[in-house]
Amino acid sequence: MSVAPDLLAEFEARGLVHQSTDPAALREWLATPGRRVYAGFDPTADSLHVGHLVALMLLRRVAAAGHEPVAVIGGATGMVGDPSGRSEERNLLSPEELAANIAGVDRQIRTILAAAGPAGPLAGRVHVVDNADWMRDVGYLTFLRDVGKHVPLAQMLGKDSVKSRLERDGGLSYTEFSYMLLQAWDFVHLADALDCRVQIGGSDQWGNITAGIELGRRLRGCDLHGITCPLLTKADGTKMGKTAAGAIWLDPARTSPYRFYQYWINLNDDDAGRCLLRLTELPLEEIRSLDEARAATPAARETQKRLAAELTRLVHGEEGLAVARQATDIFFGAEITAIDDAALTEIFADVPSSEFPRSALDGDGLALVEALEATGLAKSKGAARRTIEQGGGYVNNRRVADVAYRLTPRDLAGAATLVLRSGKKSYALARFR
RNA sequence: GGGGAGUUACCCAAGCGGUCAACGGGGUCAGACUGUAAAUCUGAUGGCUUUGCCUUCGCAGGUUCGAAUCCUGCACUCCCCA
Repeated sequence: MSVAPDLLAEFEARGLVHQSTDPAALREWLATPGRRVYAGFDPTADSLHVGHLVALMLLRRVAAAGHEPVAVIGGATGMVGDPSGRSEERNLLSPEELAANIAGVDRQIRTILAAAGPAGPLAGRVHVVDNADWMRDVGYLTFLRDVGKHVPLAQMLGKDSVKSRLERDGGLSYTEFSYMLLQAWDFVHLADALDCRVQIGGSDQWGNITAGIELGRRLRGCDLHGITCPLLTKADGTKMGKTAAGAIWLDPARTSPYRFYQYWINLNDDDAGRCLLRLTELPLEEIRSLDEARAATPAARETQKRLAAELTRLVHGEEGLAVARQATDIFFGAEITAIDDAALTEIFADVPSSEFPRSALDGDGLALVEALEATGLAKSKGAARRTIEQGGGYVNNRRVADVAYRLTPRDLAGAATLVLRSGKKSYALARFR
């Protein structure tokens, strides 16, 4: 019988282990290929965000090591709300919202897990399941007798997620308090149904994971294992994937591929190095050489570029990466010529656009000053004038120094669109119909 | 109830009869520098049909050739005494 690559060692080498149950037992169980390992995703929104990437990548690594990843979507647990890592009670989601969220999350998980890793196509070896499927029809009384009876209250009260909330003013509801029982039962169910004996998750999941392990021992006398990985934070202490403008989502409709790409490009050196290790599948030697390159020529930003490329390709595919790169060229000054409107619209997805009648370009054309004001790039025509005088006015990324400049059909970058810019990074799309 | 101080552009704040669209600081915007970071430096910062015009200095009147600046009334804010 073949022996699977040492997954645990891989995790450790990449700084992905925060806590784990007995490493020796874990290693032994994982030595046989084809083991099933699970991670859960609660459908709190219709898209996952950057914070979920660690767990998704963990599952891919599981697959790459010859095992079978199991992604559990929390259709049932999402009904209740996980108190872990939360300072306040969650609002309940309506069943409709939840259904939409599950659909969105399911699609993303499948896309990312199905994509070929170093192990090749994973079709047939990836399990995506919804815990509502086994939870929905369990009656409350049954649950209390079969599950609740085997969980000592002292154990539940001892969990950080509960303790920290009880010490706060808001406390927590019975509903959220019960959350860990549901997740614990998931683990036991998966052990029964799929012989899945390892659960992985973020460090805030340790309490929920051990609750499952404990339940498995009491109920089945079986050995379950758990691994948590450190929460990914940035050097400034903020959570990875959060920006002033909100979370970085995986859904291109929420966060354009360009902005997704830029998020990684803009990381500082240390954060980028850590992400390379934890979020990509680049071989360790390659990461080491990028570390050296970064130390030698930090300005080249090779780490950030590589990181952004890897992750954008994973989440948005080759096309998404191509668009993001094209958008990057454009946003950093490349003059815009002969590009079709569809591409422009896609590249400038995050940028405000204004409509003008096509006839505005005829004759003398439209004063640039007016266009800048109308698109909101300048608060008044005076401000627009000032911007141009100071060298901050651009049409299709070409600097316009003439305050009296008028836009005519010559200035269209696409069939009916042109790109206005004020200063370094404020863009607006002007469409003429 | 009595006495005093104040209300200026996004914020703070100077100005106390003409040279005031109004000093200075913060913020913001633009430029340079730079690693798409931070810091730094420079310029701009009421509106417009911009060598000029129009509207702003709590609100409403008044004095004056001329008011943010003087007078009257009103509103609001703060401080001290009761």
